Amino acid sequence: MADQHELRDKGLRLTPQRELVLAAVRALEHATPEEVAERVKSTHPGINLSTVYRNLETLENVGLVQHSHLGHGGVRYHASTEEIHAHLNCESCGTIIEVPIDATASFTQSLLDGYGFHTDLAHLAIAGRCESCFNKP
Amino acid sequence: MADQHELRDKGLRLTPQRELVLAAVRALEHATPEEVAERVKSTHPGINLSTVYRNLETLENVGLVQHSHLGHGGVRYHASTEEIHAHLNCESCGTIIEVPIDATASFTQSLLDGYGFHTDLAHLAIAGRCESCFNKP
DNA sequence: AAGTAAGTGCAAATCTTTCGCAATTAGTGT
DNA sequence: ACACTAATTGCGAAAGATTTGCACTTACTT
Ligand SMILES: [Mn+2]
Ligand SMILES: [Mn+2]
Ligand SMILES: [Zn+2]
Ligand SMILES: [Zn+2]
Repeated sequence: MADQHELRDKGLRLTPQRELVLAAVRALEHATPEEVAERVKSTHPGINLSTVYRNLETLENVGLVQHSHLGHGGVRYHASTEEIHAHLNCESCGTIIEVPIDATASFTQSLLDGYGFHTDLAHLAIAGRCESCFNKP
Repeated sequence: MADQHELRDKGLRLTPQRELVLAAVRALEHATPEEVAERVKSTHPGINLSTVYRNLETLENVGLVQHSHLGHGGVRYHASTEEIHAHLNCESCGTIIEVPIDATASFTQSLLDGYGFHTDLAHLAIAGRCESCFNKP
């Protein structure tokens, strides 16, 4: 069972496209499918955008990558190996601040206590204003 | 200055379409543009979807409605008169739990203290699992 | 080495939101 | 009541993002 490659271990075929998509997600952090495709093309120019989409979905199904929504809804992918973190997204300048999940623990605990809700703060960003944007017109 | 109608008070022309869009947002709560259009059509079948989009934007510009992102990023509109609240969105069953903003105050304060970030919890939903979905396969 | 199902490329289809433009209409002033 | 002007609307087309059908290719199995 324990194969020799992480993709095969998950029951997936090992294709150059798939490996490159996974590598790109890992290298880029918070990348859109478009950005992943762009990156893969530097090594494998022929890759098709739909292949990127399909592989992102496949990799997410086996738990190697995850998506989240920053800004106003666009999808972005990151590797599952990254530390879990929440995203603070400034609505003025677009800056993303990463917040370790520990810093959110008491909040998520209060949602559990108050509403029985098991929070996944990684999936959607938290909107607002960064310090410098807040101190402007 | 103080006109006789809330739309005119905001400097907007009073059209049947605009009134109906505002009424639909108020009636529906968390409605997509598509759902707003659907509702308006029951009274005003001829309304065009682009008119709905344009009016939602206009109404948002003058502060009568606001949008937020529930689920996986889709836009939804609600009336500004509703109490400000955060949304907990169950990723399994789609349920939306509304949380009064007071219940989130200590969390947003901690983001301000720790990151200088002025949080707007109403804009994006918080993802997770509701109690009953959590207690399932 | 051959067979099979998974994966890929390509083009077309969807879906959602935006845009240009000519026709209509609300608000203003006679 | 009538005319004027700019805002608003309807419509069709465009744009951007993601999905799909299908024939061809390729990774893995035997
Ligand atoms: Mn938004
Ligand atoms: Mn999502
Ligand atoms: Zn900012
Ligand atoms: Zn649920």
